[in-house]
Amino acid sequence: MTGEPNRKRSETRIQARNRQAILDAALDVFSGQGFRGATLDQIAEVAGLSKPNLLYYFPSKEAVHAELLARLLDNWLDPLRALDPKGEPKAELLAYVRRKLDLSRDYPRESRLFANEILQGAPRIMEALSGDLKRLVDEKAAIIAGWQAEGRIAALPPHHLIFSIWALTQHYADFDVQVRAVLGAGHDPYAEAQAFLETLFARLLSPE
Amino acid sequence: MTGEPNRKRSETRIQARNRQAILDAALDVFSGQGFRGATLDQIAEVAGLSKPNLLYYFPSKEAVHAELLARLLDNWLDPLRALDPKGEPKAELLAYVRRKLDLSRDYPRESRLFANEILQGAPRIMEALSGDLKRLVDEKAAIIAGWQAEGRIAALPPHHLIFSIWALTQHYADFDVQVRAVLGAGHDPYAEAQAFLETLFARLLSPE
DNA sequence: GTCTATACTCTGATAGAC
DNA sequence: GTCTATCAGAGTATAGAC
Repeated sequence: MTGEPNRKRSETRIQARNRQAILDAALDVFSGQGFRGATLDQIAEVAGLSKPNLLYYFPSKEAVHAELLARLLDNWLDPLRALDPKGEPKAELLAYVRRKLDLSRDYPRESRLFANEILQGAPRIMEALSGDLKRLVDEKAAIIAGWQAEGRIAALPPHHLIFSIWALTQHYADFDVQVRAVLGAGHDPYAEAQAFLETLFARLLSPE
Repeated sequence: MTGEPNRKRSETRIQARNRQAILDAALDVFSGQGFRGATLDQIAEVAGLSKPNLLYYFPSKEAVHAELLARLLDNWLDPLRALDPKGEPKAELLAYVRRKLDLSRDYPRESRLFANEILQGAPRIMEALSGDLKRLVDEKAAIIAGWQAEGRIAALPPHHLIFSIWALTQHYADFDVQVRAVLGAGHDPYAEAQAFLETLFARLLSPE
């Protein structure tokens, strides 16, 4: 049993490095081609390994994909978790928008991997959506509703307000090629988006 | 040459019906699985034909997909084209939002087909994006900028304003499973979205 | 731990009978 | 025009040498 690479203990530095290289390469390929569109050959080549060697570290293509999704879900909701009920409502929500847009800018591959999964009906993460995700959103929506009841921000359906933040920020990662094609050269989509979205939500949330 | 099914002339009713059944089935499968994820077997089964028979009507899998994309692009921009420079600015833009959301509700498969294509880098439609689409958006953005210069709607970067309409309306088609998972039962996402987006853009566009 | 060789399955496409 | 049979290639995964 010694030398089994999937053991969490006793992982050499090389093994950890290779596993990371595989996951990084797989993120590249899966996010660009979808699960079925990606091949182990492509992933192995990007990772700089042979295909059998890749399969020494992960038992199957599915396993690589599952590992990526698990890590993604683990981090993806942090910005929403950080929404603080004790903070100033508008500032809290604007900070959330900003953190979410930063994620799109800094981790566009993760965003596209997630989008691919949802587009295809979320077969592998449906449970997480209607479980952890729904619970978290319901909780934060209640906080927003509380702020609205106090008249501190505009009254808008909290769930859809959260959807709008997701849609607007993720659009810049998921539809990046379209955004750039339409804007043409000489633009910095994320910088412009940041200014635009800040204005948008500032206007939207101001109580009458 | 007689009987060649791809000829536009001399297409029997059965041929037209089969071609349509194939395209409809292909839309189902491509939009749900992506290009690589879809198989001709699946498409043929949904269409109620054998695989070789499908390939009698279309020369290849690629050809079916290309035909779908061509039809899609042809119709997808109609709502934006309808934006009338002579109309009342806010009403025109709200009508655009509504038409676009109607498209998401009535043609979600088309929306997901398009999203799949963009997500994967738009290899087959990049030309259309930076050509026809960019031209149309630039033209309409100029109209919006004109309205803003006259102080009739709020001053916001027109291109990003258009992106925000796309992002918000398409989200309800492309991320449908997530929206429903988070909302839970007893909701009508599109009806709620329509009210929400109308409020959102009404507030956003009002001149100070 | 990593490689070469290969087994086996799936899938796009074709041939040819009817 | 439609079907059965089949080919050729790609792709996942395994065996086994080193």
